[in-house]
Amino acid sequence: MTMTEYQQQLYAWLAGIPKGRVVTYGQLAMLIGRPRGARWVGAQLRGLPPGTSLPWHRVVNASGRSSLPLQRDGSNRQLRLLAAEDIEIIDGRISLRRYGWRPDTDSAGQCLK
DNA sequence: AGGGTGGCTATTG
DNA sequence: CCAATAGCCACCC
Repeated sequence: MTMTEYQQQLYAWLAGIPKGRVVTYGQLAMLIGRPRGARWVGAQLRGLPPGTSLPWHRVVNASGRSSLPLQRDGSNRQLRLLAAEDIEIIDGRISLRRYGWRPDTDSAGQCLK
């Protein structure tokens, strides 16, 4: 398994995250078969080209928060994109219980509340 | 080849 | 709840 192949796997899973749901870095790492590669996943996302169609913003940290730096005006680009998908953000935090994507039981993107 | 560095995390206090 | 800590591992000098 080469690095580029892992990257392809990552992109594939990433592309499959339904609108309105989120996953964690660690979760993606698991899905592509690298249980301790959460940080690496983050590095990959950081490296995506600006105009990418991949939903990088649907990846948050294990606490349900954005790991991105704030912009000059104090807002967070990622959270804005998520809010635009009707994801509720309370105190900068997202409920993984409500919005977390579980590929096995939730492939259609349904909310199990 | 070696050391510092993250879009991380689980654990502990 | 938050903060510090200690693992982690590919990348990049």
